[in-house]
Amino acid sequence: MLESSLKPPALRSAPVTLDDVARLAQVSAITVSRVINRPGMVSERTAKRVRKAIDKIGYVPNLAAGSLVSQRSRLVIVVMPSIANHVFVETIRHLSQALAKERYQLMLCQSGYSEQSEIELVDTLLSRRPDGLVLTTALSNESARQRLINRDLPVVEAWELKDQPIDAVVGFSHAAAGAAMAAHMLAKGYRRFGLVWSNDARAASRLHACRATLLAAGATVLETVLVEVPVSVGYGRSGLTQILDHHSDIDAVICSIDLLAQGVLAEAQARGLRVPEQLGVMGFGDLDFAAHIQPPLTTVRADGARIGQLAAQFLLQRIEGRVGRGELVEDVGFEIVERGTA
Amino acid sequence: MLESSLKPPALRSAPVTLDDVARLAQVSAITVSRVINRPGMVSERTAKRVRKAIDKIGYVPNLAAGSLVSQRSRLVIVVMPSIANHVFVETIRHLSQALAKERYQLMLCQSGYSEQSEIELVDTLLSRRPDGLVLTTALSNESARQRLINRDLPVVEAWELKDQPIDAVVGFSHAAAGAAMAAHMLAKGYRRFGLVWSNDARAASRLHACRATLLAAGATVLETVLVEVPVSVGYGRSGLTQILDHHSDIDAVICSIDLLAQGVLAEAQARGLRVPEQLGVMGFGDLDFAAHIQPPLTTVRADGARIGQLAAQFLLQRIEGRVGRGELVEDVGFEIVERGTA
DNA sequence: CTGTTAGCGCTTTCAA
DNA sequence: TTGAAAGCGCTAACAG
Repeated sequence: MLESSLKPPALRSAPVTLDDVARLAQVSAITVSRVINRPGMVSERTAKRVRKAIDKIGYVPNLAAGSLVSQRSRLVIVVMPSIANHVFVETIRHLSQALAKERYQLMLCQSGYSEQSEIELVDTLLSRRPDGLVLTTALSNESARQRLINRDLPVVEAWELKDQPIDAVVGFSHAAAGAAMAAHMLAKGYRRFGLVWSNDARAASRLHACRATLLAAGATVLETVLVEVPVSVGYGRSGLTQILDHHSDIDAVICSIDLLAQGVLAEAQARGLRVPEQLGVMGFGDLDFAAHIQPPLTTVRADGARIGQLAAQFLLQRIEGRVGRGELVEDVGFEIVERGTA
Repeated sequence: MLESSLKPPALRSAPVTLDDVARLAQVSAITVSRVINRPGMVSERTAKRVRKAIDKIGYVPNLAAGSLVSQRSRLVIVVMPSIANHVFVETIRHLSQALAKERYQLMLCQSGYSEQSEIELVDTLLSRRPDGLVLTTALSNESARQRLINRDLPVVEAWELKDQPIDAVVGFSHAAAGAAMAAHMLAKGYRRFGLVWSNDARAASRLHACRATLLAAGATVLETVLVEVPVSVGYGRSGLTQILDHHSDIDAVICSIDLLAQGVLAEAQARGLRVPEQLGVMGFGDLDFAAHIQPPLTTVRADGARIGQLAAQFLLQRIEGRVGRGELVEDVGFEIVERGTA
């Protein structure tokens, strides 16, 4: 029996169950369950005895079993492109704190590195039977979206307002943001633009509106460099290099994200270009460092904390059935933060 | 019946089960299960019929039910202080990819913002019955550690080598890293130090070794500024300000992390201090921007990708029972990256 | 290759 | 305030 020398995972350890606690405390299983989940329903005397038993044998509830019968997992899954994506940090933080208060647990998933299709992703998520979903990354596949709608699962799409939301939405118009970026640069007098942009769907909405606004005002877009996600500072540097190789006469660079702007600034500095006089630079996101680099970065800020709080609030309302699907929509707006680079 | 007008979450939608698929495909439930989990065991003809039925009614397995009976959740929980902590990005990415290949799903948890105790945190994690745990943040509470050991749950502690690991470990000695940082600065001729440091346990190991090495060499540590986590660039700026207020004669600042060093650099630049001549600066982590700021930052690099790959490998070996608890230890080391700031 | 039976650990429902 | 019975959706173990 060679096989039996391999300890199968199932036998890892003698699992302590609710029944073990019940036996020890001399009550029925359901009473133990109530001590844990509805403390008010049990007399203090019994409850104390049960708690003592729980501590003594180190019982930890099995949520898989509980979810199976109660049809509530107390699990909320959050999908983000990658944890490297700093704009979502405050959103996730507030979301997580607000949900924890209501005893929901967050499961963070990165969608960006996986090769699976959106449908596979959605199925993977659904297989855990979450009570709700927060998507910080848009689902482009229609049948993936439909799968969520069919289940009537509470979903909050965060960071971007959409015309046909799956369910609740909290964010702002990326097209409006892109247009506002262009308008700011135009107002500052820049006319000959290079664009360094992340190659992802949401950034694309900003890009199109930004370009359109620039062109409509009679300005020129000499080159648009698309860089792969996840982006890094290095891409910003090489982006500017590439643009200058072809067009030494640009007077401004607009970037899809502050990280790229930081790279552009570094390269400009290395080449001795004066910012903002010879070259205007604008980013997006108002990341932590933006105010501290030299010159401080002109950028766009959205209130990530508020998005997180509202996302939590919306999700709870939907989970508790207080509002119907698609009834919750909030535009949190954004603001241009003018600093030293444009 | 006012209550009944509130749609209870349980009735959200008619859930499709394995039995529904079985009925439609005219096979038994277990055959459907096998098509999904052990495709090799079913004839292609039957499998095809089953797959068609699955697609037709949009069946998604309920992992809670499966886990309950199989005692395997195919879930790995990763604990990190906060997703803002950039040093872990590559580790999580590689971990996630390697585990996904073996059909394990990652659940990312942030420990840093929660007010719950370590014991509560561990219980929360255990209640999901993960097949394994990856801790990028050290558990200081002994009974929290003991709880994991008692269950014989596969655990990998990542990013720091420990004397008494819970189970497997992959990382490097933070004390050695701290000492190496000090040694580098001493070799560069700096003697009067200010330290700007994150107030967390792991950084503390580096701090103690760094200070000890500095002092042993006869150098002076004029001030140590401890800043709260999560750290930001701004703390680096105010840290340098605070040190200079008391000690205008420092000649170097060592930071617990590149973000703080970036702030120190920004403040030094604002004050017209020449780096590295008048002020040497050293960071830790070799974050994305480190090579691109001006002057490029001298720092310490650990191979986060390798840590992630090894963590995945170790975890899988432990889950499959191929090795026992505590048998897997790997020191991945670190390296000093000398650039322009010291 | 396919099916039958039993039961994972818990909470719902109903009754006392 | 407590308990008994039933069963959530699935897979292990065995049988055919």
